[in-house]
Amino acid sequence: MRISDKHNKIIQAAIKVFAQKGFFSARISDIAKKAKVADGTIYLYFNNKYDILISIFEEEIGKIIVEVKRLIDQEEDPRKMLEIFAMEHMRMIKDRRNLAEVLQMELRQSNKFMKEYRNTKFIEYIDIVSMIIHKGQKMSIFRKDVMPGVAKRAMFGALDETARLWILSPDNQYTIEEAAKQISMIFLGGIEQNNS
Amino acid sequence: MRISDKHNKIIQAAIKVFAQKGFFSARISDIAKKAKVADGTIYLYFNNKYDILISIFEEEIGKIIVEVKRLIDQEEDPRKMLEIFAMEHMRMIKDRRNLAEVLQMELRQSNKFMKEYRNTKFIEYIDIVSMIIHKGQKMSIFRKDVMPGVAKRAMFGALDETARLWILSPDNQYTIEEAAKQISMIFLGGIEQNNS
Amino acid sequence: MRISDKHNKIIQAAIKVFAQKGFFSARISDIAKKAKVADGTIYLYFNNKYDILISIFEEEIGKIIVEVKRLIDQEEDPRKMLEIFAMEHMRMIKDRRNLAEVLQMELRQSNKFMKEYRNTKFIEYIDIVSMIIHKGQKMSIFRKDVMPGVAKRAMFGALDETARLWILSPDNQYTIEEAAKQISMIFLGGIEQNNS
Amino acid sequence: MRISDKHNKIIQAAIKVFAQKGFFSARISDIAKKAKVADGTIYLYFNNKYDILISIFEEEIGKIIVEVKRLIDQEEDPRKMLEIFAMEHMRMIKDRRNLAEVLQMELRQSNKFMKEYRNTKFIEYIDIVSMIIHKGQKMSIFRKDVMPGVAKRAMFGALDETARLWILSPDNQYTIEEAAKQISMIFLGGIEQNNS
DNA sequence: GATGAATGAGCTTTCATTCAT
DNA sequence: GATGAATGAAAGCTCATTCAT
Repeated sequence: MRISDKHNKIIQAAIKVFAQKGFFSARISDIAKKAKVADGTIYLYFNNKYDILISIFEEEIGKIIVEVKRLIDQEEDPRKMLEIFAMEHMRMIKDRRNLAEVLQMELRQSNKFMKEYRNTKFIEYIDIVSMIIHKGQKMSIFRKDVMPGVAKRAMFGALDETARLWILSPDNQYTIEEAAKQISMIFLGGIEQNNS
Repeated sequence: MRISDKHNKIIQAAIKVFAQKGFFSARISDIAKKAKVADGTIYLYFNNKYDILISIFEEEIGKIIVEVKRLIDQEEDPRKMLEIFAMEHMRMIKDRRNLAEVLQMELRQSNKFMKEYRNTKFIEYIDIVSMIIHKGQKMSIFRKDVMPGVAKRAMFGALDETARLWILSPDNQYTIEEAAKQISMIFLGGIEQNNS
Repeated sequence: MRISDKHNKIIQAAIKVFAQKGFFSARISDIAKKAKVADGTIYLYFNNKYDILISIFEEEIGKIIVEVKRLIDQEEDPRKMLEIFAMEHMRMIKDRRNLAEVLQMELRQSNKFMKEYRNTKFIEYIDIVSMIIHKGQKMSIFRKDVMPGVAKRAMFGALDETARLWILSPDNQYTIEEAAKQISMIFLGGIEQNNS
Repeated sequence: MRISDKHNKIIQAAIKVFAQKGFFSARISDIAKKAKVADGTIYLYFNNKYDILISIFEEEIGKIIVEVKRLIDQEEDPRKMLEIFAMEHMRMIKDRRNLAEVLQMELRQSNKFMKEYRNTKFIEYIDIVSMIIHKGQKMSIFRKDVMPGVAKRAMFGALDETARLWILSPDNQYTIEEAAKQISMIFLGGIEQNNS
């Protein structure tokens, strides 16, 4: 048995339930039912309800980081890298909609009830962007007066907010891939060195 | 006594408590204590806990919209208008930090427990951006291939996420005004018509 | 102003509200609204919610007793007297339906939450029946082996339960006057001296 | 453990508490304490407080109906059957005093807060009387002009009210069995065919 | 006397967590 | 390891009663 079959079954069930009801309104018994285990069993794998949420952050974002980094590392051009990041982020949201909802929602909540929890995985994820920008600046492709610390957040925020609203009303006039392209286009236009 | 002193006292207390604990963890008695009224008094002015949250959205965002629109209407140049929007949004967050936290957090939560509630005020607010972009496109200042519906969300998301993280770690290397400038610079660079 | 206009207005409003909702579910504010006075005004005339109920018993039953006694005293024949009692009881219930509902319901409830309250008015009322029977026994019209203490309760119970169900489903196959006749017929048949 | 020990323990505790305090004044915690379970446990077996009351009606009256019918079915003579009904009703009240109090009280209350609840069990119970009378009329033992629908209610009301007052003041001058005899004597005298 | 806004005690119900089996 | 019945703390909300105006 891998890291335990049940551990994963519970995580996957929790993602669905949290996405549907939100963390606070989700009941342990909902998760247990969806995971087809007894309520008590959950406490053999997690300390408490919060612990499930944190585990979702840690483990699932971890997998995404690895995948995104792998794709980006195959590129040399920072412009392409930024495009890939945008596209992959959006695709992930499309493919793993429930997970995306949990991350988006609870990311904002979490710091309220888990003051102590520093979301290092999330930081690691958006730092991919600042590294790309940094690299572009070194290569004199991106403007030097762009602050990578601001730009990474702006980029992530732009993608995430667009995705959030796309999720809420899926009857949209644009596909999520189009949105990704638009956003990377705007950002690249804004940060590229003007060599004229 | 103005049109209900108490109504406003409760709203202001709720903003503080929601900001500190989050909506779900906030107790009515916390709000009552902070507003210096009895628990029951709250129910003379609001139907229930959710109603307080919704009132915060409606009333407080309403005031901000009016103010931002007033400032923007004094300008003619869409570029300046976008700069003003970015700066005012950030200043509002700086000045009304607690309110900003509530809006940011619960904006993401709300659709989970208030499915029926359509946040028209919020839509009205970000539509300010799409109107600016539309205007700039008409005046051939902004690129025609930028989709206003995507750009408004991207712009808002960029500002909001940057602000969110600035709030969380106020020991930042940049001021919030600098962040506002960076973001409007990037966006303007990305959407301006290239007349070369 | 008589025993106070307001006192009576509140009593009449309370009868309606108690009849509709029952004592516990009735709110003071309901009564105040129906009586067109302020909530606080009620406490100028009554000590508390229970006190209103007790006052209904005392005052309203008091009036009925006086009336029933007056009618009965015009008769000499105990058989007729019993018939009058049955008919008047039923007519009262028909005419003062709300009052009847309150008396019936709360009579059974009251001893639970007002242990100390001895419902002397009610006792006085049903003692009318035992006095009639006693009189009939003295006149050798009614059987001597009938216990007046049992018969009075049986008679009252028979009338009251029949009336209660008649109120609940007014689409009955008999009028309340027919029911009164049936019951006095049965009782008279059962207690009359057999002179054969 | 039989088909849920706890379900029955809670019912029995609730009968005692409702009898003592009345439905509205009874607190869930009172019932829980008397049943020696936690407050929350009650909600594993019942949906809410009303549901406990309804269950008492359904289950406990159900048992009584079965027993009374069994005894009556052993008789042929409608006169005897009526006597048995009266006696058994009174004995039940004596033996299960708390249950009797709950049934009597809440029977009158219930229609106020549970409009939707049709007390079919109770109807079934008093219909035993109308069936007896009907049978007696067919056999030309009882008078044809007696309306079974009125007589059943009158009979039940007479028994129930006499029992109610007997419960309230147990220092009575008659036993409950004597009362039963008196009442069946009066009724039989009143409804028997006069063959003289 | 009259008002009705304000009070705060009190109670039903929920649900994360435990633990005997 | 797995179960799920049982626990009991916790909190939203109601409403009888008070009292400043």
